[in-house]
Amino acid sequence: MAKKEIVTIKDVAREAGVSVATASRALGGYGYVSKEAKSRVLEAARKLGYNHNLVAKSLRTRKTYTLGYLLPDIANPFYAGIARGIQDVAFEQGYSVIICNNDNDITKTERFLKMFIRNRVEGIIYSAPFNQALKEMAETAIANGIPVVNCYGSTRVAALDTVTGDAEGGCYKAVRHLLELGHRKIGFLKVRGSGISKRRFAGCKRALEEAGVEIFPELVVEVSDYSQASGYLGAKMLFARKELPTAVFAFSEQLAIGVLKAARENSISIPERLSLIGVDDVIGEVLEPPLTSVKIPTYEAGKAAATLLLERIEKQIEENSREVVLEEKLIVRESTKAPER
Amino acid sequence: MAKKEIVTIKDVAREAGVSVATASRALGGYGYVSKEAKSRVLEAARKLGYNHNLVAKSLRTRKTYTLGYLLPDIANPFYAGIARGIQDVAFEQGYSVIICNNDNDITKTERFLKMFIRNRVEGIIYSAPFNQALKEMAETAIANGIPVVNCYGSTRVAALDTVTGDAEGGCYKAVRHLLELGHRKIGFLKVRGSGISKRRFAGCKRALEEAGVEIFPELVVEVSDYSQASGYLGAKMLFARKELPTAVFAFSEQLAIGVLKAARENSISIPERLSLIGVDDVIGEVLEPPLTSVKIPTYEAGKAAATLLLERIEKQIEENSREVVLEEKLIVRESTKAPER
DNA sequence: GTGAAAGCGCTAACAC
DNA sequence: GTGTTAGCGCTTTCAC
Repeated sequence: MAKKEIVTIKDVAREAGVSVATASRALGGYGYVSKEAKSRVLEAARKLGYNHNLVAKSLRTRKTYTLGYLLPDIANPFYAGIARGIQDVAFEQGYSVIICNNDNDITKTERFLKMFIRNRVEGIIYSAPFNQALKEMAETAIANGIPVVNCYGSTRVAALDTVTGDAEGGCYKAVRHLLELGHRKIGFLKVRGSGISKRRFAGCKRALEEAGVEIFPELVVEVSDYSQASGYLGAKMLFARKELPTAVFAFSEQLAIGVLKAARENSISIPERLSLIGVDDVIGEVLEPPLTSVKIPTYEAGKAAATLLLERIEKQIEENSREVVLEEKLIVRESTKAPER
Repeated sequence: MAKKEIVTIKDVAREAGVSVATASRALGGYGYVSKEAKSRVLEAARKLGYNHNLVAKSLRTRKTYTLGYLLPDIANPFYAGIARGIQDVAFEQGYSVIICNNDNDITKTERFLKMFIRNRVEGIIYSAPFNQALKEMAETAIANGIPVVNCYGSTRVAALDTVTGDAEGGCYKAVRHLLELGHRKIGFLKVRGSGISKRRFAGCKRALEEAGVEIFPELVVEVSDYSQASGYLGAKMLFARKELPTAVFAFSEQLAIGVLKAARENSISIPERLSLIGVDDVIGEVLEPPLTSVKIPTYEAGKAAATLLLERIEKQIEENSREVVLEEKLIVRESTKAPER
């Protein structure tokens, strides 16, 4: 792997018999260059195997065409979907993106922020839940002139451009669906201290109240996080109540999978004896039964976030903090049906 | 967002009352600097809010500490697992990684390669299936002195460092398991033209031959890709045979899910009337029934690939092409049981 | 130990 | 339209 001599713009210029300035203009495709000179330069570049050095260009122009994306874990399909959306619009506009998994850890968050700044990323998107380092990160970035966009991440940070879903509306639809099927005793699995869980529940309440249907406080259980294990635990608690609900609405897909497992263990068949709805809809389709759920449009969210960010970078945006709210659709599958009587 | 003045090493030097050379040495932590000068510099940097400019540093040192990772789609959990592994070891050693989704598309592959080279990534990992552009990409990169590592990607390219799983061994175990349960008529779902599919089948054959069990050619169906749809199709074909197999081994999880669906439609209960084994094991656990499968250690593969690559970058490696073969374990769950008689 | 100065590869005034 | 030249911010001889 003998590193062959790197050919620079100088070499190209010499080969083409022009100055570096002309070569630069020809290669960059701007400024005044005669057709003739341009084609000679391009030909020379091809011949020598020239590769534009973006490091040098960045240093000179102060544009790195690089974005940073901070998320908890790329192996989580929810975030991977967002990442894909971000990358697609970024690449389309000539930007590359550096993805960092913070595992919701403070130290990592700090380290990655520092890395972002040192690498001179031109903007940052985050999808992480709140922690102190995240907040400081956003503030530091802004202070350094690097715009930050929040995409389905914690809202407990500075006023930023934000992309979220209409959690309230999505859940409203889900409960309406249950109501229309005839359910009157609905259990809920929400997450303690989660802002989005709160908004989801608000949507549920609205649907219930509109229909004049009672909320059973003992059927509303709060768990500590959105994991499968928590769903399992929550379901077990629910199943221990005097009276079983006829439907359960779990505020994440993992929670719903936990419910599924618990139900199987207790021989509670879904949807016959219990209807079940989840949120996210990453693998809902392949579950058994296929899960009715509120779909979070992760890919679209990523696209929206990147669009917001690139606008900030390339244009002068006057508004202080913009917000994109994406519709969350209800996907009806086989885990919900009318309750037995 | 008034971009505040960027503080450079010059500012730090002035503030600390030393030359830029000394400041650079102090900040970089190498060369001779007196303790006293060093602490003054560090203090000045802190005070001014100095951020090391890696773009400038890269230009000067020709080290960008950046890696490129080319995969079909980050939203596919299989690749996301690899990506996570790569990132973890990369970040640990101070490298960041740019991830590009080629969707197995030639144009995109070319574009991303060009981007990699222009950004002066120091190494490339790919997990993509073969296409002509990929092959050229690898060759061009190598020619430019950029090492390339193949991680569960096409082997039909130049002799490179490679990470794969012991596909043969994993499948051997799977078939042994079936055999031990008492299965004698086993169906296979493999993919036409896939090198890895061939290796998988070789492992199956070995187990069968060792046990002196016949292979039924009409129960070996070849489909066009690893998708769910193909699994569904393949299963339908299998179910149309004169005699049903008592077990099916599908060479991907998506294929297995397709089989699951087809079986459900035909009221063939799994595992009672048909045992099923898949490969990958990304969501196998939450399927119904939980899927017995050959687990591909994606995270470990990513780590191994990054390790191989960083060794190439940082050390002098004499060997031409190294290979890491990861063990593929069989995870026994509930989709397999003894055949009814 | 420290500083002066050259230069990484490129762009962008500015002069011609 | 084209060339000269001065940096972008940093590291790194080399002399002191």
